[in-house]
Amino acid sequence: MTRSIGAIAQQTGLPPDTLRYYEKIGLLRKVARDPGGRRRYDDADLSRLRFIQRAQRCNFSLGEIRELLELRDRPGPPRSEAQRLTERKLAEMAQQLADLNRLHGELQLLLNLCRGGEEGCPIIEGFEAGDVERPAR
Amino acid sequence: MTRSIGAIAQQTGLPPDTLRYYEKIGLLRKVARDPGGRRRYDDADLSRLRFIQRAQRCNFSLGEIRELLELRDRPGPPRSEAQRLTERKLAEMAQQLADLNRLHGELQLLLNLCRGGEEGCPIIEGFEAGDVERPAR
DNA sequence: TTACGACCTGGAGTCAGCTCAAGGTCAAGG
DNA sequence: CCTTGACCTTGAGCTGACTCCAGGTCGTAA
Repeated sequence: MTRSIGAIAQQTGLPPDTLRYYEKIGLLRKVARDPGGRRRYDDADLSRLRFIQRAQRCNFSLGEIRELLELRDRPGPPRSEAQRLTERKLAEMAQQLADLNRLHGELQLLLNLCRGGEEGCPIIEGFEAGDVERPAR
Repeated sequence: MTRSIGAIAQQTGLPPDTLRYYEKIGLLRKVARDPGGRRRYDDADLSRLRFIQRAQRCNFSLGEIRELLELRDRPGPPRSEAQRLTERKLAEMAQQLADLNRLHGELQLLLNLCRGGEEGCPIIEGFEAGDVERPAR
């Protein structure tokens, strides 16, 4: 059973333009066509799209997702490669979390000072004075 | 005391192109020129640039920083506006933190499964099966 | 037959935040 | 006088992930 681009757009929530875009950049390799040249998506395509959507929700970029899809396509257990990618992504996210956490704390501090009354504006002054530290980057 | 664009680039770590860019988009309003037309940065410019850099490290976009700078420029305590901006940013960051945390947990789970031996690849399969949840977004 | 809606293509535009390239000017040093 | 190096301007290019547009085609229905 195959579906038109419109039907797939409905099912996935991805606009037709995005579906064509995914195909163009090779995430979806050549989708089958009907005699009139319109795209017909089969179950494998749908499954691939679902995969893309889930991986994207886990903060993988389209480039990384392409790598994962290649692993998925290759026969045999891809295991270690996928692990490597995931470990890298986890490390990245841990770093982001740490940075974000620290910044959040600093900003919260500034805001609390600000609410504490007194003169001036600790937020503005904080950025002027430099008591806000730089990230590890 | 004023400095050339090269000197300011040294002091701030921002490349000359970026300094000219900041001026172009109005973060730095017209920088003074010498008789030959070259930019001369004064202490106020430097302080402004430091402000920009610190706010940027706190995840404010250049657009938001422009708002903060306008507040800073206006006489009188800007307080409540800066508070509002900061509260919004804090809320945004809290949301990002929550999302990132959840994703990190899910990915870690997948990776642990993966290291546990057995058949197949839980990472790949996780994205296929859909046990990874969607963000609140 | 004609209209309509869904689809097709290629290519351009969007956002942020730079970054670079080409071609011109200017001041100081040898 | 000539070269070098820092600077100037305008305008284009980059990344990622779309998003939109114009103009053309296809299939079905009235």
